Amino acid sequence: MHVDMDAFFAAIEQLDDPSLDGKPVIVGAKPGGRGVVSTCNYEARRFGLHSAMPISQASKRCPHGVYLRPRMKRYAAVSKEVMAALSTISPVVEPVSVDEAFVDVTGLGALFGNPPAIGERTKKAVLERTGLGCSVGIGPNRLVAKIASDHDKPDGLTIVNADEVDAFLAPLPVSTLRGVGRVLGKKLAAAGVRTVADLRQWDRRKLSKRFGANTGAMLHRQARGKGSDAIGHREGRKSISKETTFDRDVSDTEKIRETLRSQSAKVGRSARRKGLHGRCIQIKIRLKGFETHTRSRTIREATNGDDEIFKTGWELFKTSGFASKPIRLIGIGISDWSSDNQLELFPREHKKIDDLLDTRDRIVERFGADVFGFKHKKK
DNA sequence: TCTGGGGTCCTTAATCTA
DNA sequence: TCTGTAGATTAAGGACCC
Repeated sequence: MHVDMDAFFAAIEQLDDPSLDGKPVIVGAKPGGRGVVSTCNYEARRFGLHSAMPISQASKRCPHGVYLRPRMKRYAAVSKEVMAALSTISPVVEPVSVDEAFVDVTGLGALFGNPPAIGERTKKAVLERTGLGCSVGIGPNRLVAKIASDHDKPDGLTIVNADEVDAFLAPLPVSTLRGVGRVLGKKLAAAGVRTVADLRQWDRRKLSKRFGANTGAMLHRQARGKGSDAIGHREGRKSISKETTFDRDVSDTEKIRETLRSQSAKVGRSARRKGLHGRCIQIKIRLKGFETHTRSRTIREATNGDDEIFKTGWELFKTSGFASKPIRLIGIGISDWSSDNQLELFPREHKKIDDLLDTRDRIVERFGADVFGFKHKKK
């Protein structure tokens, strides 16, 4: 089962301020500035607004809307409540982002009834706990469940049984599939592929030849509704970064330096809080016309210190060849965690291993190494 | 025309190295 | 010891997702 909150950020703002009821609510960049719509409610969507639309366009189409900056901490707190509500349905909940999650409901029939009953129960649990609506999709695997939850928004519930998968997917545009965005969508259109049914006409070899081996295999699998049904833990994050788009392009090098310094401090603090030390420092530079470049360096000793992150980033910027141009965006990030920290990425597993080793030691202490049937060597 | 911020993953090319 | 190469690693760019 895939659960997707409806207009999550905007819905929370309406929850917290009932006077917004019935008005178009847009969460995102400041109107008049540079930025995009993050989320808007359905009243705003009636004016053609949607996520990722430039805020300048949005405020033209919907000048009387209520424009709010995101309050991520609040959304994260509500997200926790949503996940807690889902945990009352099944112990196996895998959050995908702040506003969606996969839930393993395999074998829950005896407890809750058929899939529609499970879906209704889930929606009720979320609504009662948070006051928010969501859309739910249930299918034989993650791919189908995710597409199903998106099929009837908002407040939808779509069940796709295994024998219905082909018919369900066939009429959908290929852009519904994961990994098919603007670029691949255009290539597919050029090949005459608009719907999943069109895609299904192509065999794997033909797809691989035209779109590359990986992309071809991916398209072939998805067109047939095949996907993983494993739901569980996600690995820790692989990078931490901060970036800033200036209201107007910046030529003052000192201002770039200051920005990089404060970003480095934020990245460092975030890494330290998670106990991570990274070896690769990367900066991102965006110029006029959205021209974007990155520079990265792998350092000898993993770090999470503000100064070292900044120092490396500033070096990269100065030697980038773009330092004298007007800068639209500057950003810095860290990745490539040192292996010591790999264990910290999996705290539960780490603890389990430690517990097992402790248990083994106690057994050996009491009964001698021979109980294991082999000569015990010191850990 | 205008395009945020936080991410992940893939591709390619150049080097390094077992 | 020399040589050729498969496989890592590093770096840069880009597509895509929420």
